[in-house]
Amino acid sequence: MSDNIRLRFAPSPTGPLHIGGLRTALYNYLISKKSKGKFILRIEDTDLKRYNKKAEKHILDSLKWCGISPDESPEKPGNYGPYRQSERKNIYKKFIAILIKSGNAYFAFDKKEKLEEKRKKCEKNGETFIYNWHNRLKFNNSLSIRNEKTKKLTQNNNYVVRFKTVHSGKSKNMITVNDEIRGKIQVDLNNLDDKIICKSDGMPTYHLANVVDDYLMKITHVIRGEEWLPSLALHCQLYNAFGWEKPKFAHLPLILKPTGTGKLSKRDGEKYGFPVYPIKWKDESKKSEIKGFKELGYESKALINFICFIGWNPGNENEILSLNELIENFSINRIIKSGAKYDIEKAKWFNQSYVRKLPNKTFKIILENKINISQLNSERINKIIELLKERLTFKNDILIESNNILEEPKNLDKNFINKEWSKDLNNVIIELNRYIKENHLIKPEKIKDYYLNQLKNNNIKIGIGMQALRLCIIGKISGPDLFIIIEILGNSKINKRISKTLNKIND
RNA sequence: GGUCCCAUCGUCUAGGGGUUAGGACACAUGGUUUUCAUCCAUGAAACAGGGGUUCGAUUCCCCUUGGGACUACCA
Repeated sequence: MSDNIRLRFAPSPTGPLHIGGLRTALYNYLISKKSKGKFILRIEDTDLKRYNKKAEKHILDSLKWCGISPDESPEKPGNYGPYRQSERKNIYKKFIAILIKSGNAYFAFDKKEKLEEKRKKCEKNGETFIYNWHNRLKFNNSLSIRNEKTKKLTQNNNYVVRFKTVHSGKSKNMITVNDEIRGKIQVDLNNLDDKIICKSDGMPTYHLANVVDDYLMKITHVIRGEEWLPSLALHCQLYNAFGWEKPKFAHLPLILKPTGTGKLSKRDGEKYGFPVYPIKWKDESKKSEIKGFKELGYESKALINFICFIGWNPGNENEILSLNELIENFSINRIIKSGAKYDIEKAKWFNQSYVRKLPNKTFKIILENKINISQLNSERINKIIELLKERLTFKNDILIESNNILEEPKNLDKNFINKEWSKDLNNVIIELNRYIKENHLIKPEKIKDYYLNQLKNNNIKIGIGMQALRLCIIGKISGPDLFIIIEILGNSKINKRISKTLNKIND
């Protein structure tokens, strides 16, 4: 039976995939994999005007980077294709005709502009504009106009098809729809619009295409964003009109702005400087490229772990879970109902945990690509990596950290020099430099012993002495273990650096 | 305006008729380290308000308030 479990992610390629969409995809993926079912990617490109070719690629590439691979998709068709709605136009036509024939839908001829005017007028008067049973006969449509005239009008191909909501004649017509996360929801059918299901360009709207495809593709669970909850009743009515069994529905809580109120928008990322896309996005209309999690150095595994926990948790105190562990632990009934604010700090924390688990080889490749480390043998490279690994939030930070060590200091901490530098201190360092030069094969441990001893003899605080020496070698008074740095750089380099720094200070 | 959804520390959340309301991030303090980071320990920090139901409510119900979504020939 579990073979029959089928879930889909059905994005609209009008813009880049953001983390909200990614989370929807992830949850669908997780449930399908947990029940050993199938995960389908369907491209909902029924809006010809807003279609963006780059967006579809962005969605595909993002999912790929995150390791969420569909079992069926436009690229990998299964038995239920095509998987792009623009290629399914004729299928929808057939089902729209069925609804018209059964009296569940009708042709409507009023121009969009005219209806908009009416809507505005109603709003002005504080009224609610609905196009449904209570006023549909007042508009131009195949219910209000005689048959011959209707035929003529439809021949012009200048019509839309509207779904005819049922009207019981009672003042209220309550039905119950079910959401797996929220439970039973009561809706008054009398308030439902006669929604357009077929546009004048012949393309279906989301509502129709979505329902038809979910049925045809044998989708068992519809997991989507909360913004779809208000149209759930309509979708249920469509299933009823066709006489189809409904899938299970779950509407995910929204991801909200980190500060203030409102749902997270694509602009927030630019405004606050945090990523909202998995991978970079460059729109033709905009010159600048927006960096994604990938470009900012996040691990895809960390991203997945992070977004999975916005709105879900396993019920125990484990937080670091691999994709396989998420599959194992995931369940629909532990999804949260309320919206969650997006907190990038937590994402950084997740990333840090994943960066630590990265093998040294990964860092070695980063270093090899960006800086010249040919003069270092692999043992030394490994030492650098081990030294710096636990200090990193992002794996690419190792470049900055290692540059601080490998490159001669450019700027010296002036504040420290002005405050703490003394003649005695100066002399002790000169003395140390000579000692290293004379014993150029000496081990860092011995250098440490010698230096600490000298500090003691000259009544210089160890802390100050260490900071001073560090300043001579890397220009800063804080950083990783100094004597490991000495070991990595080698005594002759240390000699050079100390001399140079002393010259600068004493100039 | 109408319809629907939601409400526990600053943030993500656990819990659920009787709990010292638990954890994580962030924050603060202390310890470790020569320093920073790490690591360890500790601390501060929450049941939106008002009514019910009940012996007892943060938990169940109602109202208020607040937040959100939808209200397109967009999805």
